[in-house]
Amino acid sequence: MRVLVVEDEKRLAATLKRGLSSEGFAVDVALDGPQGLWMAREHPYDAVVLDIMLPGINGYKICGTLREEGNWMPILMLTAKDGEYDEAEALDTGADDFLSKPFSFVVLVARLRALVRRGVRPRPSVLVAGDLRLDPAARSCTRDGVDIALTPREFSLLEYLLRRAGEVVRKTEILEHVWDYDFDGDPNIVEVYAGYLRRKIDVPFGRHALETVRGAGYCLNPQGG
Amino acid sequence: MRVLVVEDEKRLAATLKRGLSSEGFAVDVALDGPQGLWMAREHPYDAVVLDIMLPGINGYKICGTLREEGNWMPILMLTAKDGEYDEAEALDTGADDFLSKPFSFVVLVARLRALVRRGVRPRPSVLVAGDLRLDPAARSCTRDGVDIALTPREFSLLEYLLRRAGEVVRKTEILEHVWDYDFDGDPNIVEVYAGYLRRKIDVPFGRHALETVRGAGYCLNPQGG
DNA sequence: CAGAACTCTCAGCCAATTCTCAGGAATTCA
DNA sequence: TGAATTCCTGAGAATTGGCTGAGAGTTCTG
Repeated sequence: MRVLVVEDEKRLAATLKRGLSSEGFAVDVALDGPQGLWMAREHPYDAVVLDIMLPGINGYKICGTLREEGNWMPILMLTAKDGEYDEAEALDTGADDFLSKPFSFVVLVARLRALVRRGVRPRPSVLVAGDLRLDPAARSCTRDGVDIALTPREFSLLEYLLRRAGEVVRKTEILEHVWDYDFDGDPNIVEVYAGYLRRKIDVPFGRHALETVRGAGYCLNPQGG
Repeated sequence: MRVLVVEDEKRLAATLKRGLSSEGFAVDVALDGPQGLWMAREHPYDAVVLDIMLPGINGYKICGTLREEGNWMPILMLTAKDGEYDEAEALDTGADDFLSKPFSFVVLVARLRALVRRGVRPRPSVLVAGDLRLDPAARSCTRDGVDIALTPREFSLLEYLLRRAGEVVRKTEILEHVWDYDFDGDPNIVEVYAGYLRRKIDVPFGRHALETVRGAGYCLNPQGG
């Protein structure tokens, strides 16, 4: 298993290299953003451990760029717990997993093994609003880590709203994007499904992610309500 | 997420429609060039899957035409690997991505998701007067960074005044633009709504953005009052 | 094929919004 | 100063928009 570690702190990089090697991984190290991106493009790694704060290009950018280029190798991001960078954004740019610094080496190895096992299946990123997460590829949705079962229609409504989180979306737009364009039924259907969605993603959690903007449409709160 | 598939081979078109539908996309199919172009113009798709060889108008032409018209919806082209048509030209005409036939369905879905994710929403302009901001697309209004909730009527009144900031706008003009042109109620309604607006955008901030010009109309101060 | 899950329609209720109206305040002008 | 004009505003009526439960149709699943 070949792993790329992108980490600018030399001490940590060296520790990781030594530790992972002794766990049986073949480890390459990149010490800054551009070098990391170049190596990730050039070689087919089985996984990448990617720090966020890096000289040159930050981790988000590297991850987002690779994904846009159709490169879906498993990426595990290292997020510092100082607030400026966070986990939601990591997943949003297409990371497969993250770990907050400081982390336990044992946990890192376990997560890395899990990622490698899952393999390089094309896996688009996860949509996030606060603690509400939706993974279009896996067709899964969670809040506070709790699984939420959504019907197909509910799912695609929530997906659309999440992609436009923070904007007020008109009901006609929703109708056009979530239902077929030749849908000619009662537009009230949008309200009905807004209600269904709330009963699943908001009510049980005492939150209000999906806001009504009277006379205009709906707005999904990017912070999750 | 609404997707347009332009593909003349009926078997493939049907397969794509079924497959993408089950992945949660709302799928429309066009079976020839002209129909595809018409549908792409008519509806706001989140992405288009466009075959190159098509009866009527080929894929390059469709893509190029849409781009010339200022339509930048994400387009993924399907290129056949027989040499005559190629990928470079696809990207040249403004496609966002391409896929060579035959392709794996899983890859198609992944690429499509990546495209939709990137999105192509041109950032709409925001109207500003001093520290008063109004974003018609997001339908939001703030002053000093504080959110202000406006009813639909208030919103469109403020929008109209902001677009003509610094000008004296007559009440009849306001009536014509903000209310229905055939509105035949009491023209005093404009004064009523001017009052409502002031109580939301001026009074709480101790400002006077919305000025009365006695005998003439209203004027919104471009500096925010 | 039967039951379950899902999608959609519909009508009634409630609340936000829109609008009317009339009296009072401010301004203009003789 | 006083009358005419214009504007402001509070009260409340009328209208509209949004939510929901009940239930009918449709599709999936065992």
